[in-house]
Amino acid sequence: MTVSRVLRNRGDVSETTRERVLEAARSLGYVPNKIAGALASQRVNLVGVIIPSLSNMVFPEVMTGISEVLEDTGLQPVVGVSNYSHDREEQVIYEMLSWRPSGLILAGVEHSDASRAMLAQAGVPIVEIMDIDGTPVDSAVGISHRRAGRQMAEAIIAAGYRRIAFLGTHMPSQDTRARKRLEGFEEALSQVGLTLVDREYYTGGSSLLKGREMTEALLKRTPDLDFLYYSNDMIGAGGLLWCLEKGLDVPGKIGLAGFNGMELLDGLPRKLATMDACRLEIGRKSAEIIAGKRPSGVIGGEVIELQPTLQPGDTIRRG
Amino acid sequence: MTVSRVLRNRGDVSETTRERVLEAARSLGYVPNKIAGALASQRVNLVGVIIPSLSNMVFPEVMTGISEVLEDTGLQPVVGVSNYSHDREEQVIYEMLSWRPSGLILAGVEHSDASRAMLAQAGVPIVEIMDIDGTPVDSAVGISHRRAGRQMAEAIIAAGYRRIAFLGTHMPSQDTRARKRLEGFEEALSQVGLTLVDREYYTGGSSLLKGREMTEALLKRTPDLDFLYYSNDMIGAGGLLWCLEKGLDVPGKIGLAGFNGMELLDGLPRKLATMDACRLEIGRKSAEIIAGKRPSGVIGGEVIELQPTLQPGDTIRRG
DNA sequence: CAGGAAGCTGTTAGCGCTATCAGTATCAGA
DNA sequence: TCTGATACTGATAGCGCTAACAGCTTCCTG
Repeated sequence: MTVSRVLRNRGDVSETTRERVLEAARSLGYVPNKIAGALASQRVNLVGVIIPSLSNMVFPEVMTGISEVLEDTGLQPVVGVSNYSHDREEQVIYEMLSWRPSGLILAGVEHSDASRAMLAQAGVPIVEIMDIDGTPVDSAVGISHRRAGRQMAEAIIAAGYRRIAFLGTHMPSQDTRARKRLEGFEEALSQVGLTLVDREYYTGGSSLLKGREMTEALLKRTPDLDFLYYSNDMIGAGGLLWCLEKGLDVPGKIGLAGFNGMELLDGLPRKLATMDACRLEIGRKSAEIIAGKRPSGVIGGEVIELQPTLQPGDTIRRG
Repeated sequence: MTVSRVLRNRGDVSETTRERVLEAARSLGYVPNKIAGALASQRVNLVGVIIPSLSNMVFPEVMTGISEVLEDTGLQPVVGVSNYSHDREEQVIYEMLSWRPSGLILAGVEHSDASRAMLAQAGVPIVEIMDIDGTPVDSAVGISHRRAGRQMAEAIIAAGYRRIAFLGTHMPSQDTRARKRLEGFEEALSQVGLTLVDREYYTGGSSLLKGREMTEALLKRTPDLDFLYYSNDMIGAGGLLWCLEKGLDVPGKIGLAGFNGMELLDGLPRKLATMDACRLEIGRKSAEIIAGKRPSGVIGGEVIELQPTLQPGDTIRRG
């Protein structure tokens, strides 16, 4: 018992005893068994984080925000990957909950019924992140992707572009957030009597090369476009490089825009218009909710909507 | 007891009982407590993976390889991040081992003494990845970064470049692998009587922008360089974009090379010379060792050296 | 000097599972 | 008929820790 107290820095132990215990632990290479500790104390210092993909570049930054805040709370993030599959997500949720974590952070507000049921039953804080267009199980931190899409469309229309095309992932059912952005985008177009002139879909991961190829294919098919709206910055950057190489007049003859506010864009020959997704802030706020550190003092059921800012860069005509 | 059997699919249970148990579990939203299960069975289906950073782009691909192999073994990867700090790494190792995982995969072969002691004591398979220039605690999978640096230098020398500079991270003590590459690189240079003409260091994360800035600063200071060796592809790509914009003759007047074989490079206007670090394969092989699925049948203490291949791209003069 | 607080150490009883073994029922084969 | 195998279910005893409390000593306060 005294050993337990020393190793957890809890309760009063005399200095001499503490020294002796630590020395013994060191010399034996003793590592306490957290499994037993967790079972006895009913406390687990882990926070599950479920994201669709590690390679997306979006999530590392969210993780950074989370780690930053959890750092001095004694909580540890544990990452699970769902590969954009609801079934896989369900399994990961089950797996994580069976370890009784102190909280769960997961991307998106769309889940299978079974997942929602498990989350609702879990009895620990649940934070759904990235997206707030929907009904969260408990808390949520994110932006409205629908609104983000609309806002971008309005900026594009205001700049005078009219023959607009969309380039994005082919699985609108899977990357729900990209789909919502597109919905908002088309909504805003139709309000001024416009529709998308063309669209180009792809499957698999996003890459510069993919962006180039899609752009080339699209412009070959429909040469008289004056704006290309990409579902993310990576393919947008590829498209931009392609346009510049072909000597197209950007943003005079043709404008471009992506989404995410990726650091990558800062190094490109010209800065792609984009919209920052507040990733760091989303990570921070979600961790605060789990750690019970919200300044508001609210516990559970909080929905925090962040406002993405439009970064017009050099690929949309200015006023 | 019968419930336990049903939920774990172990032992004989009559079909009717099984149905009843599953139905009850479903309707109660019951999620078994793995903590108790693990304590009782002394088995934990988790594999700890400790990497220096999530934003490095190198590690997501390693993770992909790991997940792929663990997929059908019932084992689950759990990610920890050390931020290139040995102290932090030590904490993460301690934390992970205290959960008694089925194995541990960690980047690099350099660790604090305390870390090495813990790993040696752990009693589970340990795989050190990425780097094999050193003495692993147990198994290791990776490439020789020293050799990789040497190989690149030889290719550069063979192409006739003589006034060579290095651009890389400022903390040679932290990113040990970059340092080893540089050591191998300089070794090969000195064998033909050359030394680095100049070098430029930076701190913080790698980005295209950083690559541009460093390249500009370096060439301003030492204009007559004919080769720039970057410690990674991201800053190399930034440098390449800068050189192309300035209208420099690449690879005629000046050559460039990076390291990693990043997908990003495929979309650039010109393809940067690089060396692929076998990341996917490293992930796969390390997971195989943990899962005990090595075709060799060897258990523990295996060192697998992979051979990185030089990809000359378009930024080294061809013979 | 009583009374109580504070400092320290130890005892006991679980936490929610699983390993192991015991027990019952059924059935084939000798 | 009995034997032994097979199918199934249940009882018991931990896994390695911590919460809660008990007990002792010391020290302070009035």
